[in-house]
Amino acid sequence: MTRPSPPSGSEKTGPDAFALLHRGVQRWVWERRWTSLRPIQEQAIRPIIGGDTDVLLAAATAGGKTEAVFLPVCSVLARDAEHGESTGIQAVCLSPLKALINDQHTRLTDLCARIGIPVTAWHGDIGVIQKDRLREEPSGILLITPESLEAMFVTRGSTVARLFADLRYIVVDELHAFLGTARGAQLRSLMHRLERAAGHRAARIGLSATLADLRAAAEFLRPGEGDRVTILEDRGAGKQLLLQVRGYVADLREDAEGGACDAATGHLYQVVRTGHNMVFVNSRAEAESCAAALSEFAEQDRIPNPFTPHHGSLSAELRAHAEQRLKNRSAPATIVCTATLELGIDVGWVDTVVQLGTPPTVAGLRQRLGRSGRGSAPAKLYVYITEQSLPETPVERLRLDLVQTVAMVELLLRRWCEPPDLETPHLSTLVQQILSVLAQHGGASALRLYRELCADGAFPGVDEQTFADLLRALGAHGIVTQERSGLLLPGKVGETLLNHYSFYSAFDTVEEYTIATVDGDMGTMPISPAVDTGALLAFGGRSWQVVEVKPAERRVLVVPARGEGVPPGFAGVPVPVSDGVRQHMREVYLGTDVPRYLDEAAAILLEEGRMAFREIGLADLHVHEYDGETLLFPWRGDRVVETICHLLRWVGIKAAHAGALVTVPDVPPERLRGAVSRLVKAGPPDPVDLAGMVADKRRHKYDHYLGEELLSRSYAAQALDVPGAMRFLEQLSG
DNA sequence: GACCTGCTGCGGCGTG
Repeated sequence: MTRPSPPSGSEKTGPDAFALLHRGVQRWVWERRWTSLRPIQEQAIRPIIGGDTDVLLAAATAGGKTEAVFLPVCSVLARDAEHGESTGIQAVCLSPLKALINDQHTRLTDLCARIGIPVTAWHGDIGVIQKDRLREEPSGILLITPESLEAMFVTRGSTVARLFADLRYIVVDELHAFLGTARGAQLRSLMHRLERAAGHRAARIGLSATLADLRAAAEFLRPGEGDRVTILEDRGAGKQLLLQVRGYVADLREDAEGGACDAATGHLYQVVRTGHNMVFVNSRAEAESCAAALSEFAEQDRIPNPFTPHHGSLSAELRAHAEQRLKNRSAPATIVCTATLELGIDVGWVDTVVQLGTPPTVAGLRQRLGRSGRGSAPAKLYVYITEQSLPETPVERLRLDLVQTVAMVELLLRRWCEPPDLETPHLSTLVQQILSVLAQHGGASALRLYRELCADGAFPGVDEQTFADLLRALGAHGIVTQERSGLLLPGKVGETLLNHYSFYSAFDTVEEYTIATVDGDMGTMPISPAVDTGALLAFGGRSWQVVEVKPAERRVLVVPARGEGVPPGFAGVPVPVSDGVRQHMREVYLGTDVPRYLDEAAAILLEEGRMAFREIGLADLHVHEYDGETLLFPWRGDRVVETICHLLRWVGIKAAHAGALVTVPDVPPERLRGAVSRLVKAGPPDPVDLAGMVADKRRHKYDHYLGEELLSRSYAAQALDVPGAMRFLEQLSG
């Protein structure tokens, strides 16, 4: 047998990067019959094998990132094993999804078995036998969720130092999914605590989708030293994109009778009835109703139904089944999904990606688009936007959804995406981490807590004074208690929190009913709004009748039914629209060119929106009176719009946030201008004072233990943008 | 209108 020649090197890395890999790893590559490594895989070898720098690796989904990291990591581990140097877990890979851990475990097992490195998958669905095995003989690679690692610190804190004594690498998969979130703050703290327990630094390696600001992501990966992180980016070969935004009109007013989406659905059905496709929708209810509507078309056509819904309230089994149908190439399959399938769960390439309605974020749209375009085939994306027929109000005439979509597509084409908020300290998550460290060590002094959590940068921006205030608030709520010696311990309430498994996650969820059939559980639905016996539900792509509601057991029993069901009333909070998108919307209104990717109807809608924009006079003014209300158009992100509302309430004006605009009832523009002028003259209130006026400031899991003062400070930092709001109000008054 | 993610230890019961 002739071996393929080793993959050749690029100029950047030198010809011998491949030669640095362990021969067992090289052999594995040859056996795969890879003719060459991808550029990013080759570039990653030297810095990762060196082990003395952190690395951020950015490439599109399925860009070979996993191998880019683990070929060199495994090479180092294999060499250690040969020299008999390892006595613990040497690489931890933190991943946001159990499904990703399972995927990765399968992919790594073969390579690692070849070179004798154990790989352990560890999350809530993994049995205790595998976990015990690793605890007894810690070595190799550990694939784990942040929550499971948190549990390890809490329940077996005294063993952590031994398990990770030889830690060399901390890998974070899908790093972008953590940026600017509570879970991200937890992850960062866990990385820091791992290194402290090990007694030395580990090389941190982040895997990410291509992002607008990789330096910011690097700073997240290694706080305070982001500029020393090695950044490797594979922007792809500039894959060709076939894109169409399609416009539709329908009566969307609340009392209107459907018929609306039928025209769009009819076209959609023709696009996705064959092949393998993904239809992204913006809510779980829509995933159900859209899958049902498409299925009805299939039934009329007498073809096997290729449509399956996929969202976070469906059971893991139903979701896995839907993913399997999409992966299976022998029959057409189209999945109708929410953001569940944005991350890198392996479903293979799809022919066409569809976005139904305005995309929630540009970053998400890019991720969704990345699912399409097998090999050298172009990526194909359809966006469907439905606007109000016979528009009357300014909001309807402005065609805001279509214009927002155009703005977002333009920004996508310019490679822009929403910057995550990485500056604001997450006090709710700090509460969790304080309790976790106390459990880990069996108590700690305030100084030790501060050093372990804040001083070295896992919670940048929390100064000693703030930390002391926080500890006092936690003492007042029974979260922590202090002994005479000064030693801090979990308090009564803190113990209760620690003793329940829900403690391990940094994010909060509400209690739900389980939807149960005789064949097993299908998923979950909210307890409120209440559901009655006899109701017809649309769930998992089928209709069901509720036969019994058992509130005590939190279960709803259903049986298959005929007829059209209604999706459960899923609750949710809106995804905020960022500043960049709203500012660009204004540019789109002011522009005159009609993008070629708009179909005829969408082009007409854009023209109508621009005409309304001019007629209302929004090119120069940001204020308009309609039907007894004064409307403000800041063209700024939701955070600024919300702050404008708070500032107006501050001076006694009732203002409401309605999407892109602020509505002020019963105050004519002139009076509003007068009030705004006085506010501008007097100067803005302190953001913390302004936050103090807000009724419900709780946004995160442990916010209600912060106390009023810290909660206001936290809210002011996270939810308000007073300078941004003042800039608009100054414009308005001047 | 309105996403997503995660989870331990132990007691009780049935079976071989």
